[in-house]
Amino acid sequence: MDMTPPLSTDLLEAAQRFSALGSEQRLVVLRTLVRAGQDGLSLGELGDRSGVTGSTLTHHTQILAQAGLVEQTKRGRSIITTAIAYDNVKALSEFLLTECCADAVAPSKDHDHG
Amino acid sequence: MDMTPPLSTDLLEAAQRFSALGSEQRLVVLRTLVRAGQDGLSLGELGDRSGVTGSTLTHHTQILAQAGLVEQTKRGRSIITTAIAYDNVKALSEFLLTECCADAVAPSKDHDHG
DNA sequence: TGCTTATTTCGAGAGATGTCGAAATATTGG
DNA sequence: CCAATATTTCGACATCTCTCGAAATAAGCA
Repeated sequence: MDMTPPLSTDLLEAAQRFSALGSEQRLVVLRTLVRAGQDGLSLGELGDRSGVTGSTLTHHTQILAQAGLVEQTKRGRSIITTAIAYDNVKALSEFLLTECCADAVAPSKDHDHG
Repeated sequence: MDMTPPLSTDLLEAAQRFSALGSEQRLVVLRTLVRAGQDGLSLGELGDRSGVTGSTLTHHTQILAQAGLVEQTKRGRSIITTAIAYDNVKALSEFLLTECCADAVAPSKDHDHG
């Protein structure tokens, strides 16, 4: 019996990205960044606006950055974080939606898969 | 300018939902269910197809159900789990997208960048 | 009733995550 | 170099999550 799950890089990547979004704090941070738009915010500003500060903020922004949801640029003494969530979040939802009903009895077109 | 951390039920709910998607195993399970379509699958079938079984599968499906991503119905001795992710995942991405740039100035304004 | 199947609950251990404070690093300016 | 600012690294702790196996519950059937 094939116990090997059909784990793919896509799947792992998607899970990591969803996981990055799966924290209320990070959602607050990300939403603050999305609201701020393409100019982004320094960590100080971001902390003031979101209520998440210090090393905790660093931690969360790093997770968001790793997930490809924000971008970080150094500007002098400041780190500017910018949301780039727009496309990625959309792609994320499509990732699931495109799989829809592949194994089900198709309503108008049958799908061959053994 | 509201500096209050915008913690809301929506935000918590969204975080929980994203969090539910933030596991490779659950993504495999959910994708299997999405592929299966509206007929759903018993936990036994779901286990065979996804490779996630036993109490672990129960655990994960419960999390998905709690997040509103799947629905569970009892049918005789079996629990039929059905993906209802379509709308919710879409709403989830829109949740973030609709917040876009609310705090930002118009893009006509220039700024120093790199 | 008692047997079989299907799923859940319970208990436990390993590992990941969230949070904090203090020290460390990097940058700018005098 | 020294001081001030901005962010990160580190260490620690509590809490949550994942996973498993075994016992418990629920439904259908002889």
